[in-house]
Amino acid sequence: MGRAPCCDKANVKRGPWSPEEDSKLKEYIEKHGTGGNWIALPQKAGLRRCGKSCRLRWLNYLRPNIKHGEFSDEEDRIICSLYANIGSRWSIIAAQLPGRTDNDIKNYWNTKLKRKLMGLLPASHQRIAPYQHSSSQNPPSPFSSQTSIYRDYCNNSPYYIPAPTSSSFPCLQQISVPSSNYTNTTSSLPFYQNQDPTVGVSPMQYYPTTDSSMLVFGSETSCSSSDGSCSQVSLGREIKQEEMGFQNLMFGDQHMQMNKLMLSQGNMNHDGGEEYVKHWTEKPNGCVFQTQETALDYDLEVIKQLISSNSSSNNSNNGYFSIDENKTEKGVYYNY
DNA sequence: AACATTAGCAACCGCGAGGAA
DNA sequence: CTTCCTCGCGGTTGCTAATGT
Repeated sequence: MGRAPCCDKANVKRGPWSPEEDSKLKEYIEKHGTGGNWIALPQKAGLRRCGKSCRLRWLNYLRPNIKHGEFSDEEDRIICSLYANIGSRWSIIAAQLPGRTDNDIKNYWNTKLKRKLMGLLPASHQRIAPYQHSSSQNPPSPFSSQTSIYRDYCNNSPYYIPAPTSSSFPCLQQISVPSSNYTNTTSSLPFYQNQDPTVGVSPMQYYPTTDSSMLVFGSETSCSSSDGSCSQVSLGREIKQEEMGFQNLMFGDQHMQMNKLMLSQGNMNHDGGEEYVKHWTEKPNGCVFQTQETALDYDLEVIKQLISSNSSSNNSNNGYFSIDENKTEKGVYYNY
């Protein structure tokens, strides 16, 4: 027995939306909102459409601030970086690109960017194969004293942020957050916020979790996911994007995180951080920036392997990391 | 000019998660 | 506790336009 259809397929219109339907839907939502019920919406709006179809049309096309057209180099870079880090989590990637929807990004990736990366990038942009390690070996910890080089999150996209540890991030200041906003957190754990007004990215906030090895980070950016919810990966049940406006990513163990974060930084090996340290320079404020301005933020080899592994196995587990979605915490934990 | 192929993108589908009843 | 309903996500499909032969 198959799944029950979400609507009566015989009585709903399918296919491309007409301008009349668009304006009906837009008008209705602008006037009444979605009412939290997409299924009932088409009938109320006088549309012979499936609720899911209405939702998709609104989120991908009609809702305000949708950006269409060419992707910028910066957007390419962000997409590639995130794809190398988290795979085809389009909604998460979309959350970092205001105005873009996950569908848009997915299409762009599948039709253009992937091809561009696989075939057109000059050799100078291709990096050495990424660091890999077996489970029996500990990866070099970027948090250790010998590798005190960090990506300058201040000048780069938020997804490259390592967990703030002690004095590593002077531009992070501890902030107070009403504990009632969060579940599963303890009041003794600090919250951090980027206080550097010169940074280009949205203010970042860090949230502790009950597990001290976990770090949650998010940015207060406009909502860009196709679902408009910005809550694809959220910390706790009480964090509703409508209230918080955050997108959150929860990474697991710091070693893994920094290894992934440092993917693009040269030849990472098991014996230390020498290789991947060389392109990074510490700024006076304690932050670190990449010295090769032309360098991309992703490792082409990583992406190529992702692409090929995805096409063969249809599985985003690429050998560098696996995603363990721990449902009890309602967060996504990225683990080695 | 006609047909075939490819690219781009909007829309659909089915599944899993979560909340309400 | 179970069932049902809805939402959101990622993968896939299918239509149209552009390009190639």
